[in-house]
Amino acid sequence: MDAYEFIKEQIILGKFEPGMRLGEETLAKELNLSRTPIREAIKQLEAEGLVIPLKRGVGVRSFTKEDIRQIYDLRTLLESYAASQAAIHRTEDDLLELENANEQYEQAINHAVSLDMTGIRKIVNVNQKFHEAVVAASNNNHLYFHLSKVVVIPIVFRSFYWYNDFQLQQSLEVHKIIFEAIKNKEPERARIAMHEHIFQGRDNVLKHLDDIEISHLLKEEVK
Amino acid sequence: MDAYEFIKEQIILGKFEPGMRLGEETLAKELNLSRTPIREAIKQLEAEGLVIPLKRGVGVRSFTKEDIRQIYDLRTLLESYAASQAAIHRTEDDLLELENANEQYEQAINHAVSLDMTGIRKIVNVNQKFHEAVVAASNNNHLYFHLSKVVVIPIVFRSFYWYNDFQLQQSLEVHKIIFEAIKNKEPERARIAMHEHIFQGRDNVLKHLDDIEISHLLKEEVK
DNA sequence: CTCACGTTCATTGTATACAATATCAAAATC
DNA sequence: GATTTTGATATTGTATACAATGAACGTGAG
Repeated sequence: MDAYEFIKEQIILGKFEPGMRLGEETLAKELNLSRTPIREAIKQLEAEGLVIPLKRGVGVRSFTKEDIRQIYDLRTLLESYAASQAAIHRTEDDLLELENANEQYEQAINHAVSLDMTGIRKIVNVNQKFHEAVVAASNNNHLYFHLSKVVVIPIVFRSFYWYNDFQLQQSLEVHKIIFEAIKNKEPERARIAMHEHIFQGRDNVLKHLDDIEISHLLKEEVK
Repeated sequence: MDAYEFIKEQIILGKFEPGMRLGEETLAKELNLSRTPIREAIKQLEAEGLVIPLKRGVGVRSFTKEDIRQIYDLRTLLESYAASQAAIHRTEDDLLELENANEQYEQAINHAVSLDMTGIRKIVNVNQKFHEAVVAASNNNHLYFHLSKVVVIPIVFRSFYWYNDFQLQQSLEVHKIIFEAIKNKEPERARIAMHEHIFQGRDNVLKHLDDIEISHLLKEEVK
């Protein structure tokens, strides 16, 4: 398995926790590789900002609430722009991709009522598929390139744990609205709908981070 | 010297031309290093999109006119947002940085009337310093991080060759307007001024790329 | 008990050797 | 003459060995 993909996945899934040191020798043994390819993988992850210098080597970057806010604001800016551009430049093929992604999203939501690990992963994947399809339809490859590095943070993955059934249904509805706006070539409507959509995700995540903080404080008090 | 910095600089300055293959052994000899650190540098540059796979290894990425358009559009979006945020969040220290950058810009423009290589480099540096100061004042580190990877392309450096004295003076005036808007906490004015400013840069670059294209076509005809 | 210093040791940084393979070119086939 | 095959060669991919260095810990002085 590719070292870069592996380490990245472990970080996103939270298996490698924030602040955890990534020793080259340890990773090399775990992946049955020498240190050379490990070092190259780490250099890439460092360029993406997923790991940062720690002690002499690197460790998994931890994101503060302020980081999350900034990242979501950036994502809002980029994706709402992508949506408006998509409404201008979209082809028929783009529309098929978007519709397909939403159908899969609908299935994933209704199928995975239990919201277990595999169900969540499925939802995360097809949700991502829709958002990627919007960016792909925007006709700006560089936007796609940069956005792919903005979105991939552990917290985005985990955020779907915190969605209830109603919120998932609602998010599907917004996806459909965005799709319609792109289909009907209404850039402003697409932009605003996407803007609102991501802001809702942002608020949800930030609210739950507050809850976690509070529950941690309560635990401290018990001690 | 650090391999990453060296290769990056060569690409930005145009010493390593687009499409040129970057052989590990060659670079290693040139920098008196082994292949190991060279490979790591290349992996980083690849993650940033400055080099792309070519044959078995990598080569300097070449940017089409469409790429340039997309990159400038992205930069416009991000920097005009940065300007509006800067007008909200700027501190007194930020204002000092901005003012200082503009003073240096003014000096560089008036000093380097000849527009030789060192004069251009000076102008590029202080111009960048102003734009970075705006982003720094926006209070969004992630914006700063991503923007630093959007802007650094060879063409941006070269674009200053194509500015005449009047255009340089004009660009200084716009910098001052942006500064005033940020100082007076007028987000919308800052946003629009920055938007227009970068769009002018964009049009300038694209126009000159057309000229180059035409002159190349003429050369072909002569042959 | 606290802090400064120095030694030890784990870990990264770099070089080199070897293995794997894509590229290029020449020869063979159609 | 065009196309495919095949082999030589240059170049990357990986492993390993050694050098450099900084973090951790113990020791001793204040």
